[in-house]
Amino acid sequence: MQSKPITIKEIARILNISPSSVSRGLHDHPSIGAVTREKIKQLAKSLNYEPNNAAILFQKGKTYTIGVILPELSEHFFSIAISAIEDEAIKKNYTVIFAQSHDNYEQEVKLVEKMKNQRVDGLLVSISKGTSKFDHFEKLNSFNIPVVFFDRIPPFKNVHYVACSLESATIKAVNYLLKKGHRSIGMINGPGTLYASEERKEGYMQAINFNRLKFDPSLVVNCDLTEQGTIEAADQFLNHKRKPTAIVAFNDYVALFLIKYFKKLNVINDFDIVSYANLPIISYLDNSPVASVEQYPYLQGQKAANILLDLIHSPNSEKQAYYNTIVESDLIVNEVKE
Amino acid sequence: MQSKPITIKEIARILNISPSSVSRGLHDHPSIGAVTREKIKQLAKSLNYEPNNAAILFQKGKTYTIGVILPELSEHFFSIAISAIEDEAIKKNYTVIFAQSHDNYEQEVKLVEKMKNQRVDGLLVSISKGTSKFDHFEKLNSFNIPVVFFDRIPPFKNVHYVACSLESATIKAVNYLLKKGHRSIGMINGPGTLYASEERKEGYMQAINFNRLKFDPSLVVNCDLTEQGTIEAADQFLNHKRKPTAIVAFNDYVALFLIKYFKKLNVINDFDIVSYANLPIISYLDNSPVASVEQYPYLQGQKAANILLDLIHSPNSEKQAYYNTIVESDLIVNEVKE
DNA sequence: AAAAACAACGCAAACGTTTGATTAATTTTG
DNA sequence: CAAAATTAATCAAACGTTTGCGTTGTTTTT
Repeated sequence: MQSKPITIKEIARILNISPSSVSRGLHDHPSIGAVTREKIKQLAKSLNYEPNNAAILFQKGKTYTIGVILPELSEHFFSIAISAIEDEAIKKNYTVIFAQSHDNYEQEVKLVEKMKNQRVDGLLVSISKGTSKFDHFEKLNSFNIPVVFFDRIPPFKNVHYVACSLESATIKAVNYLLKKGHRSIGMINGPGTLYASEERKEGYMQAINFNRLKFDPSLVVNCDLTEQGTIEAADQFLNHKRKPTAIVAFNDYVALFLIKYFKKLNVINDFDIVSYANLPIISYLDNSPVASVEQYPYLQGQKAANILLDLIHSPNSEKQAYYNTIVESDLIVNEVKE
Repeated sequence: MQSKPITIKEIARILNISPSSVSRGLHDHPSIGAVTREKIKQLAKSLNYEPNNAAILFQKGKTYTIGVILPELSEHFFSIAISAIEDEAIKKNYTVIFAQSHDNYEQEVKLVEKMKNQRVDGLLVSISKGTSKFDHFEKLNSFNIPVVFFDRIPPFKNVHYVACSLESATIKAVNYLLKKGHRSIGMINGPGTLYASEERKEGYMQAINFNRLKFDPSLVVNCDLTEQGTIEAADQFLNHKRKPTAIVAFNDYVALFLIKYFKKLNVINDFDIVSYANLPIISYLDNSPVASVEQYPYLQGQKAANILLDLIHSPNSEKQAYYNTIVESDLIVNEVKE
């Protein structure tokens, strides 16, 4: 029942010419005469000829495929980012394959391996939380598979990456709160091991110092990002001798837990909260954060994809420099609470 | 600089045996002796041999790849679903490639074409809003590429699909509201052209009839699902001679608009709202819907993927019957508003 | 009129792997 | 001990496309 796909050979047989001529004809090769070329193209069209991609890929050693490895596709940030990546890829006629590390280092290693076996032309990676070794990526160098990291990037510069500066974002956030008159600002930070935590803390300190205030370490508390952890952090602030009037939350989930808890304690109006935008509808909350750091996932995905495609198309010799792209993040101020 | 990948040929040359023996040795073919087999495997391992996937795919005419076409990856529902699909695929050693139709019919047609060219082994599709013709999928039959639709499915049974019964879900929702004592229940439905709208309306009517109430068509209003459209629909209810005390919203976005509007008018407490769960954190709202229809995107993705893999592995002869799988949806009741 | 240039196409190899058919060597069987 | 069966490996073709090189004729140049 199934019609065997039409091949170049088949077309050649029918036209009584050689397969090579058919191939050349379809590609507008100059050494094929105009009449023959048209005959070839017409027949190909009428037979619904479709090039066998697998054969081409095999022959050329290129797959026109880029791989994406990220922690969790269902996280809003990543779903936007990969959506952008696909949009860019399809413009350049590339295909996207992806896989999730589920924030597991071993899984990530396996996936890199798998992507290499799939012979992707390039790889986009947002590393898992558990990743602190990076050998699995270095392997790819010898196979000439370029890698661009995005958002969750390794803590060194000799790789290509696209990311937000959480440091400058945090500066903006803290500055905003200071300008609103707050003098004691708490920060619920993530685990100390995370690079993202460092950046936030650094930004916090810079903003404080820049405004000639004195930095109080006890106002920056680490947190495991769970609801319970958030509550404990909140309690520290509530009992603080200089009780903060504003809080910078590590992300929207933390902000959510925090708001819930403060509402339960009926102290929600004592605080201005600033968060980092992971969730689309957080602004619909009644007591939503007064401002949010927008990290532009679509833009990040877009840039990362374009850089990767650039690298794929540039000859090896030109690959000395590293793309270290910082996407500026913005502080989005929500409508004023009435 | 780049080390040419090790091939079977290379191994054969070193070991002074034929490539076919190497291939068979690596696959534990019985006609290769134990000693030779081990020698082959050892050398392969020590040389870091990786099979050239492109070559295998080409040779076998199988790609071990399944394609996914969906409207918008950034929609929460789909990001969960595809996340499940990938999880299932990777278990069976398949790779996922995907593309977004952006709810555009022409784009969808192109993508189906592209997937066919990529020679995917099977295709999972959630159709775009604009799709009312389905020829582009029938083509795939002749190429023996199975298709499983999920969530957004065509309105006929002679295809494989996995979906929620929005009808029964709506029955549950309306029943719940009736049991709570509501006697006038409004429904903000989607555009009349959508199959999903039909199902909702059908469920609504069934529940009403089943409870021996009389169906008032003016209580079911169509809506373009925008904020403005929602407001207009809401106005109809507010001015209705039998002003409803409960409203079934087409989805969480509509619910969100509705809640916002009702809060502005200060009538939010006059209504119980039920919605369909698209958004994760809607329950964090102060005036969140009293209940939500959970459509289990992860489960749907999982089932769809498994059905597709089944179809891929079953010989053509066995493909008479169609998988029509209904995932039961549940009504999730939120904590009582205090 | 011979030499050079060109146009239009065919030949054949190559990409890496798999697999049906064969062969050669060894072992088992009646 | 010859015939049959088993074991272990090889050969060669095949998958579809691309591409360097070679081969024809035909046309242009000197």
